Amino acid sequence: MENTWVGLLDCNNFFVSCERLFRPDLVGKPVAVLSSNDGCVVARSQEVKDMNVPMGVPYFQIKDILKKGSVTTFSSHISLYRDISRRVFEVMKREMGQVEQYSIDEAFFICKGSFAEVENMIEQLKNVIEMEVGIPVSIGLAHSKTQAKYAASMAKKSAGVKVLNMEEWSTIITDIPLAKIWGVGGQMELKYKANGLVTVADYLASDKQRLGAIFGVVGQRLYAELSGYASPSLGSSSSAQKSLMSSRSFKNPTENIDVLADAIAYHVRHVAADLRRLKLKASLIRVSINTSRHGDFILRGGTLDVAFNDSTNDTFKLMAAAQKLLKQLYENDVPYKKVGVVVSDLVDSNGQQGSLFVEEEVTRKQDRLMEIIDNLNTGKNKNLVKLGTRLRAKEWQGRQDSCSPSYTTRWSDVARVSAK
DNA sequence: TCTGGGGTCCTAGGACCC
DNA sequence: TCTGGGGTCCTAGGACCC
Repeated sequence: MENTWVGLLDCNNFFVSCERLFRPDLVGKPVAVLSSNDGCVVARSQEVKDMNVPMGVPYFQIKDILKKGSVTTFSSHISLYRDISRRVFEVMKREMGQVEQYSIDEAFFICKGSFAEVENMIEQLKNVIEMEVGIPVSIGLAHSKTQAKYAASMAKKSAGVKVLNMEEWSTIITDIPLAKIWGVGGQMELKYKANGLVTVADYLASDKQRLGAIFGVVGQRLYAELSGYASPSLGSSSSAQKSLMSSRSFKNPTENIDVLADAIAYHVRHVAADLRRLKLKASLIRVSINTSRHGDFILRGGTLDVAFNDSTNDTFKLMAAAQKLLKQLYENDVPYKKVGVVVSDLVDSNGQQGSLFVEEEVTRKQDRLMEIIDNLNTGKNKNLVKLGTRLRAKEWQGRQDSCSPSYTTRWSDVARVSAK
């Protein structure tokens, strides 16, 4: 077991690195990427981190600081980042075999060998990804996922790779606050502190049973992870997704139900198309309409859901259900700031058993129609068919003031390379 | 004026049943 | 008059993550 390691690969400042890929002139210069609506800072280059700009800070609060520091800012360009992400993980799979993707820019993997061997392997991996995709990465290797996360954070501060064995781990844990550990947030930190636990060493020196009694399964799992004795394994990378969501804040609040209906329609189209792309059907749809988190209407808004007898990925069915929920939720004279749609209780659309009450012929026709719509929408004319829309998009869709071109997903935006 | 979007897992407590 | 206790299932919401 000593020879089996679990690794975490983490793309450095991922969104920033994606933008720099097509703007090499920005390498070494301060760059930040903003969330949708240009609301918050969601990615920072090292130069921006060094300016003490925190993650997630509202853009308007630090606009001046960014300007003063000549920071180049981009609106989020998620389709571009997803495309680059896919390339990183393709290389990773080719090199390492099975990987468990954890987020758009991180994945776990297992590797075996002596310290020197695995160190060599991850240096290789780093080089190959940086050569082939052009995104800088950090890789940490240790004896549990939680340790590997920590190793990756050490890697980021040094050569970009870090193999953390048990010997070194046991010497550094007295200096690692629990708050720096993956999965320990502000609330848990307070709870641990209240019980006299501040560092990883404190935690590991405690009685395992007692930790379980006080902190439940979360506390027990943390012990196993920190101790490194949980045999490393990957969650099956194909493990079924549990829910799909589409939601967005509006540029300006609205009291108009037609605008809300238009936004809901947009989100339903998106989750329905996602379901079909992933070959899934949903048994539950949930609609949320929210007011601003800041202001006089915090307690208004709400969430309602409805279950289907037959799971579905049919845009019409989902749309009808969602619009009905919206009507139930809507109140006059409330300024809404955000709406969203979640589908869950997902089942495989291939193996799904039809209800006795659904005519098979009807189902087939609907599937065919959805297929035609999807083909139209993914072709040259993106989003040609917009079911349920009343074209009020401008009234709710947000600002994307400085979005980079679609270098990889739109022919017209492909970067041109010219020889001298 | 302006505060993201998309997920997972766990828990407490209510409903219901015997 | 007296008003159990234990189990399961479900849901809303909390906590955390990137």
